[in-house]
Amino acid sequence: MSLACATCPVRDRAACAVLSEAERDDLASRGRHRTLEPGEVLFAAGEKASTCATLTRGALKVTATDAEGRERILALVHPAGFIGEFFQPFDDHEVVALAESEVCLFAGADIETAMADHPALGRALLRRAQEDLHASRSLLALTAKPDAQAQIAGLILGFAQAASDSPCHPAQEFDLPLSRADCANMLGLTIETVSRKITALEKDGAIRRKGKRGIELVDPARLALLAEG
Amino acid sequence: MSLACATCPVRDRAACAVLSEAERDDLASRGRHRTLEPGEVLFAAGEKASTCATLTRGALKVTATDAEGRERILALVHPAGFIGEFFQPFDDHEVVALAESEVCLFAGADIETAMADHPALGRALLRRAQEDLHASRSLLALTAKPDAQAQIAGLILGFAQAASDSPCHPAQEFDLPLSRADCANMLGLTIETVSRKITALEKDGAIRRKGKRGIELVDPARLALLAEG
DNA sequence: CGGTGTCTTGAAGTCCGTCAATCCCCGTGG
DNA sequence: CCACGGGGATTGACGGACTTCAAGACACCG
Repeated sequence: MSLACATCPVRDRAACAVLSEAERDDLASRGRHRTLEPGEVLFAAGEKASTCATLTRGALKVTATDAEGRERILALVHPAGFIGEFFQPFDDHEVVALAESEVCLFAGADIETAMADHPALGRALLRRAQEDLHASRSLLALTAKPDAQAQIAGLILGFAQAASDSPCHPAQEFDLPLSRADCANMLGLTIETVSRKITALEKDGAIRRKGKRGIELVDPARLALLAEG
Repeated sequence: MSLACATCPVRDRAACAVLSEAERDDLASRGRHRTLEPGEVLFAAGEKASTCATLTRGALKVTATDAEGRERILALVHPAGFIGEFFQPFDDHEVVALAESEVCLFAGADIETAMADHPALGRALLRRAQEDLHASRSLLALTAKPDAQAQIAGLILGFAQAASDSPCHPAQEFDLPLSRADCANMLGLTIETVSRKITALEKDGAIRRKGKRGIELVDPARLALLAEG
């Protein structure tokens, strides 16, 4: 399936946005589109094919699985996010859809030639890589919190920010993008601890649960305070 | 102090290596050199000045400090490593020398113009950013290990790899680049736990301690086994 | 209505953190 | 030369937090 950049929901925010229309169409002619169901694998571990992807809709998780089968979430990918490591394509990470998602796929070589032809693309990808690096380090800092309560509070705050339209204020009511199991895998905790701490936050009056995934921020300031540990 | 690229120990590996001699001299004329003593701060938290640096000798750590003053190490920087985030220079991280170090400093704007003039520089920085991202995720995966023993074992293995000349085989005997406190801050553990687990590894016969920082890999296979948890 | 998957809740055990004492190495100075 | 002192590292005892194991609640879907 060929690409329809004209109707792409992230055409202004994705890395391709820096290309001219002609350049983008040229790249698009060599890319293809794919739809993913929740839980479907985009890139499996161990495959060294250097394929790249831009997420146009939905959400992905990047995970590593150790010898005992324990999975750890290394990163979340939001729309306009880019996946792909040209230089060392030996990847032991797995990329899985969290929700129904759509991606544009490109061969690594095509991206590389496009970068060579259009330096702005290289800059855009550098920017994305630095943002990913920042996100990765933020997650590292989050897992450094001494107690699980603070980690959960920080995670919920982060999701509230991400769910909000405005970059500064968190959304007041939103759905967690992750199951309890995924939350646990993100922080290195167990499902039970995540569940317990969320109920503890509710008893504290910081949040209120709305169904399984829904969260209402009753007292964001208190939540931020708890996130400090 | 101006730069002496001709004698730079990382002139072939740093990002500047992709520049021609003339281009590099041009950039060098706008950069400056600095020597850091162990513990000296290169970039403090909160300063939004977008300065960039290439490490030519020694080692640095990138840390975040939370509200209670607990420090967490987010990354280590080795020679030829690059520090600097052009696009979102609001940085709450701190960069500190672990050993006596030397860096080349550049204004972010100078790097940006150099990137615009020499696309290869953008590619080189993209590559470094992706490597940093990979390292950050590796650290994330390391902290995901269920017990402290596995984390310490993995950390020691990582240092053994880094200390080795060959990329595939770990060094058989080397010095830990970090104090116990820094090891603890890297994994989110306490000094005491780090110390206990290292002695446990020694009792297991996997390693042997040589003074405070020295480590000899007696049984690398066993160490790798323990690192799996 | 039963089945399945997700989430919650409970009780017991283990590991790590905390607090504290001690040791070791080194540099300083009497 | 030895005593002293300081920083880093080690070791021990204790308590608390999370994990583990297990059961139960809830929603969704056949």
